[in-house]
Amino acid sequence: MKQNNTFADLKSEEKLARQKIIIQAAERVFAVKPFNKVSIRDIAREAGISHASIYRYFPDQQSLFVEAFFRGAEEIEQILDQLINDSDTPDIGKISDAFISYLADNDQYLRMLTHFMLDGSLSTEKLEKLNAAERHFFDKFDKLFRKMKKPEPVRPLSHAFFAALNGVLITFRNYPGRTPEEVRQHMLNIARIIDRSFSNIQQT
Amino acid sequence: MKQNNTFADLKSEEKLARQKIIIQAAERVFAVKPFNKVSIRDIAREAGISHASIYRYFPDQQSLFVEAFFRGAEEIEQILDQLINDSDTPDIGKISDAFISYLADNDQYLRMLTHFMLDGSLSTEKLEKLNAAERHFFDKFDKLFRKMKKPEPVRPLSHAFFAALNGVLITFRNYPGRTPEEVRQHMLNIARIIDRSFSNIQQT
DNA sequence: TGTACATCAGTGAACGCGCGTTCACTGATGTAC
DNA sequence: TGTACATCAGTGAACGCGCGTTCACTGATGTAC
Repeated sequence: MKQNNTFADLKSEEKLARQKIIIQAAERVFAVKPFNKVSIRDIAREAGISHASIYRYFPDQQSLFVEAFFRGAEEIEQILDQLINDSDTPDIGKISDAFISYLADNDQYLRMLTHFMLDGSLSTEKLEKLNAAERHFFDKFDKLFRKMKKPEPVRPLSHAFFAALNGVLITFRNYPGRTPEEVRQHMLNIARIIDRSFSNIQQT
Repeated sequence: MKQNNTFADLKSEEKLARQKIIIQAAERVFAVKPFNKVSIRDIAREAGISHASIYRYFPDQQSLFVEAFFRGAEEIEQILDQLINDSDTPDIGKISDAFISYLADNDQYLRMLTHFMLDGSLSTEKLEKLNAAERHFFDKFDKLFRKMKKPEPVRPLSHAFFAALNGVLITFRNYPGRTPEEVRQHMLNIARIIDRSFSNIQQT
């Protein structure tokens, strides 16, 4: 596959590399600005290109935004994967800690995810892709609950666990008058209660 | 207090009544349009007045939006209050059903709440008001958990329970390819798992 | 009673802005002969 | 080797739009004398 078409391949690889640069610039902007304030012009400025150039790489704004989100989602998936595969008796506390910590520190992904979940104007195709990413999370948690010897079906448990952790992140994000460190600690404390209650469940 | 100033009183009552009409128009618009797409002009059109008139009643857009949210929050509070005060042995399942059902059917309030929770640009004063409303919810759940004879402190339980229910609502709102009725049923099923796990908690 | 004045809800028009997207163009690079 | 052509990333300017907010004005109502 690589011995012919090498020139064309190289070109499309370069194109992908440039796409990636734009996505990374977007992530940096999202980390700093509220989701609905981020504009194509902001991202272009951060990437050091003209805002018209963005349209050489993405058909429209929504596509770029969704791609930026998936970068983060993949990273979380990898972290969870490691934690869950590492041991035969994984610790639910460690998993929820990792999930909460990552999304508390990189809260642009949480804001993106929530925005997409609440936004009715997402195209069906994008929604489907988003849903597929969610299902990946559920799969990871399924694996966790199976290792914890929870009775089948474990999928509803995964739904509830994922939703509950999301809720903690969203609900306590904006606690006024607390430092980020205090907020994070509070989230972890509340997540601990959820861990424990899920640990106790024996039948669904 | 009412025997003097009656004319002035009447006037300010009328003013409040007109404010209320605008807020109700806003709620109707929010029920139908994504939060970040709702404009002052939309609300004015729905209320049957000029968009400039809105500024006779609200200093700016954010204030109107926040007021509209509080109308809904008060209604949920009343529903929960009734359910929790009704019985000495309240059923946590009924309470979470009521919470989920109301916010699944009137999901404009959920979207508003989530938007405010995620939005960094809310003024401190508004954030504080929002937080006070949240604390009201926590208080209700505290009462519930005390009646369920959970060990003190119950406040962390309330935090976790509120956050988890919120998470369920947000996470499953946009399940693609499901009817609203199926979505609602799924939310109730997942909430049931959370209820049960909280019922089992005996020490925090 | 009439008259001059104050108050204030309501409004259409305008301001100024930032946005997503498109367009016509430039210039670098590679290709064909 | 040079030359004519094709491709395509990149761009500044412009389009068209909707927005929040302000402004100057109208007209109804009440008040003072």
